[in-house]
Amino acid sequence: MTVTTGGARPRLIREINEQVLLDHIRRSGPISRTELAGLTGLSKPTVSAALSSLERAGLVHMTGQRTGVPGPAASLYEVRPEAGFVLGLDVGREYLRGAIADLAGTVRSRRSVRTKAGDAMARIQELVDLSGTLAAEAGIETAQLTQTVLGSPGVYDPRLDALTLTGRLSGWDSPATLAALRDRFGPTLMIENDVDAAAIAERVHGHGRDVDSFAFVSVGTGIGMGLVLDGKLRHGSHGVAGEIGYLPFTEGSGSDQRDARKRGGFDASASAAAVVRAARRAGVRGATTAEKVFAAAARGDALAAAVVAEEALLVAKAVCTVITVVDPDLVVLGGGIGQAPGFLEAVSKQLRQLAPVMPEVKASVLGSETVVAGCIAAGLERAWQTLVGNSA
Amino acid sequence: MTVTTGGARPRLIREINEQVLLDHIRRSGPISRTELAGLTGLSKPTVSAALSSLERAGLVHMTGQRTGVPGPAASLYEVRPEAGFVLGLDVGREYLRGAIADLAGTVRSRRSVRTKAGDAMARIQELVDLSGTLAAEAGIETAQLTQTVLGSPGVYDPRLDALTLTGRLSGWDSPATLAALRDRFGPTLMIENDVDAAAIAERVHGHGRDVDSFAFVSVGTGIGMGLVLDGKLRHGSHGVAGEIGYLPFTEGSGSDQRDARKRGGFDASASAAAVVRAARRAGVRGATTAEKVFAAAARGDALAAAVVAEEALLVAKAVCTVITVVDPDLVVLGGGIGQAPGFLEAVSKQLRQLAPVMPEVKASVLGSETVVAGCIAAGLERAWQTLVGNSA
DNA sequence: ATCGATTGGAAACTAACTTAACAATCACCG
DNA sequence: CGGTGATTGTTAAGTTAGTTTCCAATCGAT
Repeated sequence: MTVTTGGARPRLIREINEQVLLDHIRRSGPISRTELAGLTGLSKPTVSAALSSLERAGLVHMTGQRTGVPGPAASLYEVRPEAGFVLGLDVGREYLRGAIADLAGTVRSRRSVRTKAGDAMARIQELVDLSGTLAAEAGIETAQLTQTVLGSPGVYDPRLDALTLTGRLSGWDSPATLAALRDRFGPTLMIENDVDAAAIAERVHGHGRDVDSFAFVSVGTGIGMGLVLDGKLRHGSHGVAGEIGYLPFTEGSGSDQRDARKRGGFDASASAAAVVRAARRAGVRGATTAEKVFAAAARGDALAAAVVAEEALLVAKAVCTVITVVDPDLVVLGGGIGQAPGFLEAVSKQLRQLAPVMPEVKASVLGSETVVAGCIAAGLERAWQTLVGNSA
Repeated sequence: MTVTTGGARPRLIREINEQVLLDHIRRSGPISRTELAGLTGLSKPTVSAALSSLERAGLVHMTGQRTGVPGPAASLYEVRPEAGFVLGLDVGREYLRGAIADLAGTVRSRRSVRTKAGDAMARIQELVDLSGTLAAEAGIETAQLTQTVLGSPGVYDPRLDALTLTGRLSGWDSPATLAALRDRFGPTLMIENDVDAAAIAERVHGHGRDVDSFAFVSVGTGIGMGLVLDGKLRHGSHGVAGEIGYLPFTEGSGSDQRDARKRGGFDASASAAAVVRAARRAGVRGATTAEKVFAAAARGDALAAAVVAEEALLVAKAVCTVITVVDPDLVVLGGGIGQAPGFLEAVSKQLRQLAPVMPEVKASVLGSETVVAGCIAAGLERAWQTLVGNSA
């Protein structure tokens, strides 16, 4: 399966160079022609030519002069923020969150609302309303959105063109939902698994910045993983890469058979609900939420601490599984349980007993806006690709 | 982690085109300039120019004329087989196997010997002897070897520059072994995990030919996996990607605690030795080898059948694990147990109960020469890269 | 006020590909 | 058995891109 594309024509070289220049401009902010020439190794005339081509296409613009050094003031170029806008949406069970960013990555509006929707169609309407509000606050028309990315539970299967395994979001897996989303948000809509979106955020803003491959393991209400291999998010052939809720672990004391069928064995054994079940079975008092169980353990409740230790062992087994299969540079723990104080250490300790090698293991430092941030990041990447492709 | 290379110069385009042409020539065998122009979309003069460049570099040559159609006889070009030679070696506990192939992929010599070596150094000497014999039979000097690939148990960790987890091959993990191998085989030596090599063979010659991503799961004396994602073998950050022997499964009835520590929990539960242990515990008569247990099950021995069913469940769990983590297009079962009659069906049946999606699952059809074939294939790929890189 | 560094662009040259035209060749057919 | 048409590969001219070299204009510093 080696890539045997057609041959390369001179045109290709221009496209590559414009892409490379754009990448540098995005990363370095306002930058002069001469600096770009130095960074890329291209000659000044070439940089100038490519830059005017990009300027004609509306992707960059001159933004000022830099003086202070001998010689003429250098013209500084930067990405033209208004060249496009990206909408990121995060649909959860309780909250809808969203943000609009310009192509420079600056967030123009951000908003988070509690959902009241009972069914999928109502939820979609709420998303549409949220988008409208966000666009108004950002001062743009929805038609100006170059890319819309929806972070959602469940996976998008490219073979079946369907959303599946949407778990706790009732009615969300249904051809009608997908059709309605496409209808309302247009052809620029991209659907990304919510945990995958969080992994992208982690790659751009979090611990994943300086490694090539890492696994973002989210443990909370549900369990999932986003896998970045060689800098690229892996979706898998059916979109289920990272759905570690379906790991065939059934030994957890909190396991529930009905859950196991629907959301996978590991999810049933280790999600927040399973922690509560296990705590009750162990006789922990006031075990109404996973948070309280963790708090009790932190206070010194031995029964609760045992439940937490058991949970850490389960998560360590999952992480060990990931290591033996893909061996990432780094594992990032996220989600309500994954980011709980002390949990990282508990998991690391267990993991050292299990895994053939120890990767770096860190807890995520990103918060509730992670999924939206990841959607924005994914949208920006895609938007830049399409814009450069079209302009060239 | 976006790739921000330097800019592209005209030179690049030439390199790309020569690489593309070479790929087509390798795949299609003797082929004319005009056909190449059609396949690549390049113009005839360009193809001619690139071809003479490749010919000057000694990588291709004219091999004949094709006539029978109107017009002048078309000159056919093919890869010059003598442009380089690749040595593939497979070091196992009982056998050493090896082969030498020319750059066209034709095997010039092949040989397999029983090893008598007691320690690592003796084993290396046997490998050197085998290489000498193979070179003599192929009619070349060992100095003509462009690439040597050694398929070996254990993993090569690029960070530590060390061989580790060599399992059943005593003394093989030791800096001295690696140093001696490098000394004897020179700088062109590449070390590849044996199961990874088998996966490469599967990609080139077996079921992996027409998919982008697949997992080759080998179950036999030991347990391992080779993972091909987007056409590329994944080694992992520490080289342990695919070491599914270390999956944290401990429920198997054949599990042995000492084994679990050394070779991983899953290996201790599901390797051939574990099958024998489980069969004995179950009271199967004459259970001296895994093969006999499988044969007894095939004959209708209910106790043996139960052991086989348990083994199938364990393997199905491992495969399910792989699916939830990377979601490949295809899973290929290999190894003595993996390729046993009926085992594929047993695993598939269990897997349908566990996995969130079903990939294709097939049994390998390759035989004992698989690892050597994979080494040759890996070496050919590498050799072509270096040759093209140097010539350009 | 001059000097030296720096910027950006213009001119000339090189590398590669494309199109178009052409000479040479060969099967086929009347 | 010679003409016809298809096919091959080369040559020539033109296009796209990038590089090197040189130069005028500018600005801080001495």
